[in-house]
Amino acid sequence: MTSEEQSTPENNILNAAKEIFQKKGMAAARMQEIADEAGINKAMLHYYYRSKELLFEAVFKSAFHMLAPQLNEIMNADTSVFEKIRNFSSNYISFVLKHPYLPNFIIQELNRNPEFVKNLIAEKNFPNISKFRQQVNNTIEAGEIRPINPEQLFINIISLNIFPFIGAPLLKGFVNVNDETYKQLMEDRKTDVADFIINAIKI
Amino acid sequence: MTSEEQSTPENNILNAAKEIFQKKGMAAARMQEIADEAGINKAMLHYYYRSKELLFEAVFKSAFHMLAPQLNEIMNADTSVFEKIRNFSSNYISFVLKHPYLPNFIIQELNRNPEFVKNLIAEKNFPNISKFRQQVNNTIEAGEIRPINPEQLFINIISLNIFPFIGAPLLKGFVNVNDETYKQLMEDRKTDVADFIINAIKI
DNA sequence: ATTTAGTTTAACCAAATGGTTGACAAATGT
DNA sequence: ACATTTGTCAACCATTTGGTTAAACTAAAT
Repeated sequence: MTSEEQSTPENNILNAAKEIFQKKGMAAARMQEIADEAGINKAMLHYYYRSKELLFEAVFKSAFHMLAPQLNEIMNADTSVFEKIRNFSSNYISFVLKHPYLPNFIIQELNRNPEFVKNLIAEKNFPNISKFRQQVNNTIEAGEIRPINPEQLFINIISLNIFPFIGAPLLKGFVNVNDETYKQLMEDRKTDVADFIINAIKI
Repeated sequence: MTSEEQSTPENNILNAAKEIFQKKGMAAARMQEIADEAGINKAMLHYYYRSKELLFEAVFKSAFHMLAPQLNEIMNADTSVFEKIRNFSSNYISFVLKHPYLPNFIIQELNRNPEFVKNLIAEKNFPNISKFRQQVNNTIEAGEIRPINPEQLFINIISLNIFPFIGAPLLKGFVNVNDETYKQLMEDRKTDVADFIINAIKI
């Protein structure tokens, strides 16, 4: 038995709200549209989640909590730097291929509302880079990888894995491929990205 | 004499609209707020740009036309692959440090409205990857860089340069640094990113 | 059967929002 | 000097939007 989510009214509403909020963003989303998506009356939204703001927060937190575990892996797993890079790239890309709107939604609303981050950081399980930093420095001292600022390496790993999804409409235009081909490029990246990064740092 | 932009009412409005649209996005931006920012009556917005939609389009195109030349450099310049990577990384990061809202704005609205890309592609000067693809393949055959899919290399270059700005709020939280320090990280990236990429591909 | 608590709906409301209008001023042309 | 066009504004309008309300329905508890 896996952790199937129940079909309570709350969940029903939350799923509909996810769909609409993630596609359109907070400002462009309409309560009526969410109600329609959920197949219920608009008043129900306010009955279960007092306001648009609170409903949005529920959606945002739920979305973020789907992504956080992926990131914790690269931060805190007990594996080598190389393994972490391979695992993260493969797992993250697989995950996002299933939830294509998620990263853009998070990034977007965080830019619109940078103080959200403060709330997130306060939560337990918020990804922390300190272990990764130490590990990278150790691996450099061991002579296994070139000297590199661990923060920059971290930013590079995240960038290479996340941006191709967020920037998909633009990149599809530049590279001049259709959706099908682009998706194949993403599949290839499950291994290509890790190879690229490891080539960049391995001595 | 450089190409200073004139202080016509149109430009005045366009600049105010840029400010508001880029910070808040199409949906959350308010015509009244743009009018206030421009120091004029709301009716003037409609006098010069018939509707919110048209004003937005003007802002979007103007924004995109600021970015396109940067990208054309990496696509079409007559320099080696290595030089292109160095020049682009340095120039692009310098540019974005001056216009921090720009990339997120473009990406965001393109995600909200993917068909925009079709219009952009139709324009002349739309960045095209074909020359870059050929050049990368030549450089591979010459034995100067490792075999790599040129599209993937292109996506990597763009990702490493753009995402750190779009994902800034999130990355600042993960890396746990203040705005000042993060900006310094971005300054460092003007050279670090190119070094990273070149290490990844150079034989 | 009646009460009670939770759930659902249609109708309604106040505020906000994009857009319009008509009057008026400032240039511009003759 | 006069007329015509162009620019500017306060007030106004229709619609949309988040949110409320009061009544009705449901199902279990008494």
